[in-house]
Amino acid sequence: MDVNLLHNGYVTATVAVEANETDACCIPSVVPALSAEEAQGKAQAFKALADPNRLRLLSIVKASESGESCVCDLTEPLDLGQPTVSHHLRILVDAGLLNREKRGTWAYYSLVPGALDEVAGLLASL
Amino acid sequence: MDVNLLHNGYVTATVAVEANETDACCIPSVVPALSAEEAQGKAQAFKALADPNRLRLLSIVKASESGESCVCDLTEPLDLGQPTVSHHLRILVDAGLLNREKRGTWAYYSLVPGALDEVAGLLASL
DNA sequence: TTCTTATATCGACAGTCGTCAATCTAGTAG
DNA sequence: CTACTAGATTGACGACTGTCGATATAAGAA
Repeated sequence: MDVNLLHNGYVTATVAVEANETDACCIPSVVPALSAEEAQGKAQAFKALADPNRLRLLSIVKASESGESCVCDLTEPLDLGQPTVSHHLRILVDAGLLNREKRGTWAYYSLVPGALDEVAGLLASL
Repeated sequence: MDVNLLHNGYVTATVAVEANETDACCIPSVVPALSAEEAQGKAQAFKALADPNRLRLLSIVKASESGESCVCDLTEPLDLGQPTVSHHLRILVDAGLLNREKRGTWAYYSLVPGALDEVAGLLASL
C-alpha cells in the first residue's frame, strides 16, 4: 500500500520527464484509484457471488415466502451433497449475505436485509 | 426445473404423510428459483469482478478523464507483470465490461457503458 | 530491410476452490 | 441412558486461477 501511494505521487512527474523521448500514449489518470486493500475487500464480496450454486441458494432463500429456508430445502434442488451445501452456506454467511439461525434440530437461513443492495452499491463506487 | 416443479408439487403431500412421524421443518418454496444455466451465466459475470486487481483496473479506467486508458498506464500502478495485466484485461473484455481499441502501437481500454449497472441489476433480479 | 517497442499469447507452476466421503456435534425421541 | 437425525467439520482430490518468463505479433523508426 505505502508503495502504491508513493508511486502514484510521483507518476505525473516521471511521465513528464520521459515524454520528450518517445512517449505520449496518453495522459495517466491523476486519481490513485482503488487501493489494494479496498480492492481486496470488494473482491471478497464478489467472490461469494461468483459461484452458480451459491447464486441459486440465495435465489431460493429470497424466493421463500417465510423469508427463511432450512437446509433440507436447500440441499434437494441443487443436486449437491449436504456437506457441499453447508460449505456454500458458510461462505454466504461469512460474506454477510445470509443469516443463520438454529432452532431445535433444524438450521434456518435468511437474507441479511440490504446486503445484496450493498454489494450492488460497490459497483457504483468503483 | 421440471424436476423441481414436480418435486415441489408433491412435497406438501409427502410432508403431510411423514409429518406424524418426525418431520415438519418448514414449507419449501413453490418457486423454482434460478435455473442452473441462468446461475452459471450470472456467476460468470461476478467471477470477472472477483479479483482485486481486476477491480483496480476497472477503477483506473473509470477514473480516467478521457474515459480510456492505455495498457502502460494500467500496468504500472498495479505492480504486476505486463502479461498478467493483459490477461486480466482480456477477462474483463470477455465479460463485456471493457472495450478494447487498438490505435497505432497502443491499445486503449474503456468502460462499456452501462455494463456495470447491468451487473448490479443481476443482484436485484436474483 | 532491420531494430525497437507495445501488447498479446503460450507454457509452467503454485495456490485456491468446489466437491465428496467420512466423521463429529448437537438436538430429539424412545 | 441409547438410538436417530440435521447439520457442520475435516481431509483429500481434481479442476480452475493468478502469476510469471519466454516468445510471438504487430506497428513505427532508422
